[in-house]
Amino acid sequence: MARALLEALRRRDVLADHVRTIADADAMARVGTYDVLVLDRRLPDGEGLDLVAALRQRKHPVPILVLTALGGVDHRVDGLDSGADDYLAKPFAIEELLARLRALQRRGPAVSDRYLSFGNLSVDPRTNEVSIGGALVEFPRREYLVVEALMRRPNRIVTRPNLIEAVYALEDEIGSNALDAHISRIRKKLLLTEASVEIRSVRNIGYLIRAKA
Amino acid sequence: MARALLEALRRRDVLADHVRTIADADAMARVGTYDVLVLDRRLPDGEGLDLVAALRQRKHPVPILVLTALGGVDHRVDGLDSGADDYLAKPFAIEELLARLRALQRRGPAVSDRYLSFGNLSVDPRTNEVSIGGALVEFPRREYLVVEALMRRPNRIVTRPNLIEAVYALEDEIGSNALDAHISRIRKKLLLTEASVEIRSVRNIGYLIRAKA
DNA sequence: CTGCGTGTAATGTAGCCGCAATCTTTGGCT
DNA sequence: AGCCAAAGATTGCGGCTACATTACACGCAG
Repeated sequence: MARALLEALRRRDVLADHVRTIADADAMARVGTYDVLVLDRRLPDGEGLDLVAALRQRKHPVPILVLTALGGVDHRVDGLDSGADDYLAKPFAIEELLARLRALQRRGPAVSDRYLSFGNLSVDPRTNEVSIGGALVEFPRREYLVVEALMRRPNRIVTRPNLIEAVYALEDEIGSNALDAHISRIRKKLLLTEASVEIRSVRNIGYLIRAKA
Repeated sequence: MARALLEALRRRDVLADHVRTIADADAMARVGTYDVLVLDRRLPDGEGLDLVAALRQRKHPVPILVLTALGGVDHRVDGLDSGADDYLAKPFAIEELLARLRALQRRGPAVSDRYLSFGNLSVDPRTNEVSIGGALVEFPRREYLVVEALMRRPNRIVTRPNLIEAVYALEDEIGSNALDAHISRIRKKLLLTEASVEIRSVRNIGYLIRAKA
């Protein structure tokens, strides 16, 4: 069954990983960044819904589709109420599963390296390149990381701690206005290139990128 | 059918509105803040999926569950791919519908982050932005917190202690009329921007926001 | 050695916000 | 009805501080 599914997904250029146990799935969910999780209820080491509950308790945001042979209405209700986002009873048409996966992915958090575009500014996380009005603009590493972090949530505040984490990852870099300095340099570039966006500060909170006034 | 559904929802303390046409639903979605939209495919003035497509094109974020008598797999695929988040074929168990609605609502933004709207004033807790009559109005941090706290319970009294807690969180700020001063400044802005709401004081208790007399 | 990236520190600046003084409103009391 | 005290409204002032900007130094790479 898993093999058939994987094959069907592969044929449609969907990237998928497969593990057999709850423990493995848990581990994968911890490290990997997946758009959707497909879960069977009957698994070698337990009940799939327990994993759903565990993930949700940890506030794990990944959309989950539960797949099962237990088709009764009450089973479906239990499944959904445990924190799953969709529930499909076997047997099912592969096309329906794929459509439901698409629906879930559409809603899920942005894929981590999708092209980011806002105003006349765009960012390619794969190549770390920034274009403004179609023209490539050089952004050194740290400045780039700030821009990318802001572009992941245009029009929304990105907190100072978030930005620092995005730029300095693990390295504990504290006690200076380095971030402010980067912001200032980025702003200068945005001005020179006549970008249609600006970085606004939100006192005591952080920054956000938005369309220029 | 709609009547039965409404009745079932009401019995479970779910607040629901019902309209019969696509046009009405569209209008409701524009102004109202709903957690989920339940949509039939066959409607007096057209095909429900067209509304889904229209809403999605406008980037309307509301989760949509499509309900229909057309139960074939390909119909379901079409429904999901048009931008709906779930698809349920009639006949269905009311319990399953309710569970799916819960799942959809769960996935939406947390209640605390939802867009707050009342009169021609709206507040976005994610960005800490306030718009009046569609226009962005600047509210500094403390004033913003007051507005947000009031907007969370429109037409209802928010006590002075509650407001102070909302604005000053942990910091122990006592002994002045700072809160009154903020209220005053907010009122001035509401006047200047011709807001349709006003802040009324309730002697010895607190304040409330309500439609202007 | 030279140039760029980046952290640091110094300096400048804006605007929030608390304070207090003054004025207005409210509600209770006789 | 009229008065008073207390609550609330309003306003200008000023200090504080987060943020902006700039210059500079260090380090690494070519």
